[in-house]
Amino acid sequence: MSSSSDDRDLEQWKHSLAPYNLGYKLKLASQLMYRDFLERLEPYGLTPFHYLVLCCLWEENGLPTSGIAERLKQLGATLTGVVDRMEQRDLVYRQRDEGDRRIVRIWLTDEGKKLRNVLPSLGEKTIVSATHDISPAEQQVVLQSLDRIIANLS
Amino acid sequence: MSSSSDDRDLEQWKHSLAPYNLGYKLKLASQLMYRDFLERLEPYGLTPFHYLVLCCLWEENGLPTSGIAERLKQLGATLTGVVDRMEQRDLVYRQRDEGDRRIVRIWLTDEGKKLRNVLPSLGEKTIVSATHDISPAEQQVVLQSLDRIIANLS
DNA sequence: CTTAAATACTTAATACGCTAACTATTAATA
DNA sequence: TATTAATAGTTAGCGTATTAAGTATTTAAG
Repeated sequence: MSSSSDDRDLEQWKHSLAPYNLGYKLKLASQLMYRDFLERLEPYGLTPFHYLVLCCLWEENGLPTSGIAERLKQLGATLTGVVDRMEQRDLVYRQRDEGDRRIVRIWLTDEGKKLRNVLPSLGEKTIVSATHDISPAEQQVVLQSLDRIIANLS
Repeated sequence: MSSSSDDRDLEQWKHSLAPYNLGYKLKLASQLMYRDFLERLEPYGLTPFHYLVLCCLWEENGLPTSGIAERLKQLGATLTGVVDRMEQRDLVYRQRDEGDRRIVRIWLTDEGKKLRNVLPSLGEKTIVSATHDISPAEQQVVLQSLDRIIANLS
């Protein structure tokens, strides 16, 4: 018995339909890693986004808000809220730049600095549980392909 | 000149630090595909999430809310809001199941049905602009790896 | 048959993420 | 130098996401 017209339509567009298409799989994989990491961060009262901002500041403390936004390719408006909550959580504090008073620089508190010894290994656990059955060669392909997707859409 | 202790630390954890680690790249790639697709959907007043729900209903009209949530691996609470807005947008309507009145079934309107001829090719454009310089073999590795990540964290 | 447990969904509160509009400050230019 | 444009950040409104609590309805157990 040959397939119906509907079946052929489905086959033709299958790679662009959820839950088979790249966009959905990317979203879901990202979401599941978010959930896993969020759970691991729970004892610290942090979110994965806090971790991203901390990574930027561990590399260069005192970045302007716009510098963090640029490194993470996030919008300034998003950073405002995240930094608000990180400030309440006593991970960072804001300070206006003396030379150019439009700029607000973000500085790590002692607690923010100390977390560098703890959080990266937690993040590592999420990565390992997600990828333990994927070969290093395949992981390389995935990371390189993600870089290309990011470059193509940036 | 040999590298400092800080440099070695950075090297050791680089793959777990943003913006180098898998979680961040996955998030960013997913986010950029979301932005691209959202822009293409703008003339229709739809969001990428609406598209995901429509894909489920094109395959099986009249699914219960929980059925959509299960297929997309989203939480029921999220679906409530999305279906609310899709109902206002006249893409779908709700109807209580007669046999089991706890269940709310979601049905496509005529407009929701017609969009099947339009939206998949739009989604395809986002995928192509994201992946045009990635070989089919590499794309296969990416899709399979994403399936593994999803399975590992589900 | 009645009570307790399970199921399906909604609501509420909080955290991203987007666009657009707004304030403050600095730079550019006539 | 007075005006205008550009830059840095915040605010507001809405659409995902997550958790936790709440309402119906159905099933299971005593």
